[in-house]
Amino acid sequence: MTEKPSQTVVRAWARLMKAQRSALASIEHALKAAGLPPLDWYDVLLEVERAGDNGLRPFELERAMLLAQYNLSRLVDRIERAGYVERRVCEEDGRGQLIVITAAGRAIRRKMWPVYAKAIESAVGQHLTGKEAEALDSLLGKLIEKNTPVDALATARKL
Amino acid sequence: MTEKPSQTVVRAWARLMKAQRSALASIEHALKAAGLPPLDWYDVLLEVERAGDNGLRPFELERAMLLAQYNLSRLVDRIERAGYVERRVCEEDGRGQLIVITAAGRAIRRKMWPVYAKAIESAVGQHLTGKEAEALDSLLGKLIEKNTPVDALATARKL
DNA sequence: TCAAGCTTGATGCAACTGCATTGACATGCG
DNA sequence: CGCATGTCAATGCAGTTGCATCAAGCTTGA
Repeated sequence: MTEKPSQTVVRAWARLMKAQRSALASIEHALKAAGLPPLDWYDVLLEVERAGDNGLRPFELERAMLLAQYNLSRLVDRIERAGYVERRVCEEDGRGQLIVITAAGRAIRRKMWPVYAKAIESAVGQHLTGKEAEALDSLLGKLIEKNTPVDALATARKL
Repeated sequence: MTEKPSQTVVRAWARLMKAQRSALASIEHALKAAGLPPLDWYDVLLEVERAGDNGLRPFELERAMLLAQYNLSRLVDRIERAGYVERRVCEEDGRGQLIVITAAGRAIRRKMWPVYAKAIESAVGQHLTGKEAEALDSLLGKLIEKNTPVDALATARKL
């Protein structure tokens, strides 16, 4: 089942690491330079905003973002302390909670977007034609599909 | 120059993050499960081994790996403490040093490779045909090319 | 109904990262 | 030469992550 990867696959892997690393660094850099919160905050805010007034359970967010449980817990702590989300008790499940975005949260997310978008364009868009972007998107999609994303994290708990 | 990214570019960006994250997690997981050092150690050892007996200057490694200076410095500390590399004084430049791999370093790198290779294959190779892998490799290459990789890190020092 | 086991989320602690700064040397220019 | 400036590498400190564990609530099943 799992044989040795070809040279090409190894190179693609290495480049996946590098491309992501440099793109991420440049985007974090752009956000910081603009005095805005880090990228993760954006993703949380976006998901939570999309979820509407009902909010979102942390474990849902955890899966959506491929983040370890303890990391998400503390990430939400920080965002909450900044006043961008609220934690509410969850009626249906006493263990759980609902994360809801605040007005300030919506505002900061909207403020982050232009900076973020510009950084994406210059880190990714600028280097690719439309067709190339589509091809890249589709190829990366294949990697994600079955790539037991949460598994590496989740299985760790089960062991 | 930097307009708004298209929807496709944004999706590709998001997937780049996700694909890398999940692939990295699964590989780190595999290494840990095998009782081996983390992935970064492998990359350092490989670069240093390739450099031969002359060793490699930290700043060269820094660029090769797209790592921040202080991070590399401490990564090397750890690897050195484990006995896998040595730091030697650099004759040509009194500020600098040369990092040289040890026998133990070579050994552990060789031991890591099969685990690493298998993990790469199952995280990347398995999901792609040969042609797809080539296409992905080439597209990612375009992102890396001009993507001022060190810049986001380096400019920070200059400001 | 109640114990056993699972899921959700938080937290203490150790390791790692980011930032700012420093120390030591190199280089270039008057 | 002698000073200003630049480069190489380390480090103190605060913030973040990973790991292990825990407490609380849900679910199942005898």
